Amino acid sequence: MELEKITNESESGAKSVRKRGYYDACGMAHALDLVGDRWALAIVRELMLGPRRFGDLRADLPGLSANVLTQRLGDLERDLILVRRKLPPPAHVQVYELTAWGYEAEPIIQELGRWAARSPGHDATLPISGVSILLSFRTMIARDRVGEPPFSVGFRFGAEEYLARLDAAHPDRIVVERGAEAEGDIGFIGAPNALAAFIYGDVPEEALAGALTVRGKAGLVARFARLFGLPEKVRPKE
Amino acid sequence: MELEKITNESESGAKSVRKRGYYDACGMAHALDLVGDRWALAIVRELMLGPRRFGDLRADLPGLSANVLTQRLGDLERDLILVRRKLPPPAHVQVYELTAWGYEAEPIIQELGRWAARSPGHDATLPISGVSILLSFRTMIARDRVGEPPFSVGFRFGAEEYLARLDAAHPDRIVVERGAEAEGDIGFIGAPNALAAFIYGDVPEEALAGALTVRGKAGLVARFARLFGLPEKVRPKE
DNA sequence: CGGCATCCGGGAAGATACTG
DNA sequence: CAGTATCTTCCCGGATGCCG
Repeated sequence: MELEKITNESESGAKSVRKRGYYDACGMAHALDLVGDRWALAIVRELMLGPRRFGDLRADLPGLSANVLTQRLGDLERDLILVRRKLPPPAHVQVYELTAWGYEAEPIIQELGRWAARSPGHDATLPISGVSILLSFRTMIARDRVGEPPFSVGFRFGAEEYLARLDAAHPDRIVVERGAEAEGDIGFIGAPNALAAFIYGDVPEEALAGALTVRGKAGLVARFARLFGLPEKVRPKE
Repeated sequence: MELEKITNESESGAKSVRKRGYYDACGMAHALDLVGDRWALAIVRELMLGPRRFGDLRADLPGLSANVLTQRLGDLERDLILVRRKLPPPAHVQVYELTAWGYEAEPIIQELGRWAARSPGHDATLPISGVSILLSFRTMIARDRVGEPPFSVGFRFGAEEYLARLDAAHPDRIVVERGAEAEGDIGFIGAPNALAAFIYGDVPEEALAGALTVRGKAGLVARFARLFGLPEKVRPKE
């Protein structure tokens, strides 16, 4: 939410006015004051796997215009959810990075996703970003089925690379970092949507030829794919 | 989100257009299409402890105007998050009630609240509804400290009554139902804000005389109050 | 190109008044 | 009490342009 101060010079004093806040002590209401504006939570989502640049965010959030992105980044920075950082030379580009508290918003995103996956209106064939599909793995993984031994999975979506490590001994069962796709015991290269179709839509690998390349032992690929599933949809006449 | 169809009679055909959706397969994005509109999630929150009437919702959501409430209720009904029900005669008043899936949204509200409670901008002295404070108990309870034996706590906020049962053996540790305040082993009667000050603000009972009446054994009241606490705030220079 | 300001059109939210 | 109608305000999204 805005919560910006507006100087009101009708007299002598500058009166400050809060705009469109919920003005409610309920924690949920305050959360919406912080990330309830359109696109705000989607921006946090895109930063959830590490810092990114202005242009990266624009590219993965189609429909979000530059001026709104600028405004949201400013609001989120003011509210301590993210910080602007300048990478050291020679890169010296500006990136946006969640604060420790910003990263703590992941359960919000997970619960929203878990709940909405049951909606009859949820269409898994729509466009999806690389970060989103990886976060969905962290949400939807069957934690009790990870099994032994640990293994790693590489992902490459265009120029974006990730490496996920699956380990039944780790509390989250799955840890994702940027880069090092090639180090994975298995690997997926292609569009995030094709990966979603393969993992969640049970579309066979052959049907995705061209859109998705799968690398590594077939047994391990199958073991990975079996870890994920979508919940039952709500029936329209309940 | 709206997602309403708009007939566009510029020619002969009626073209339908979706408005302001995220158009994203990410579950979180779809969740925001469902409950991302202003006030939508707050309405769901107010229904989380059972069905309520139009006027009840208005009363507990100050700032929400009637036309917006009408629109949100319509959207939420269309999306199967709630249903309109007519109570049987002689009451035969209309109430709004969450569907089973609607009730499943509680973890979303809990995670939002848990996260926002750490915000430096969170002001627990703002107005709060009875439902909100009871939901906050369900969110913030220290589950490993409920202890034995089970007991029950009554609440009365004006004409609104609730009974909460605390039982270490129950998976949620705390179950809330409407009515029967007097059945509680202990009871709180007064404004939700005064209760919040007592439980979360550690304001002593005496300082709240007039705003909050506490009934029952002091030991049990203390045992109840010790179950709750707010998380550490984020420090502005992190 | 990245970041940000500005103008503008459309549409959602807010306030108020009105009706059954 | 439960909504509907109307008017206003302002947020969102697109386009353009400035500056580093």
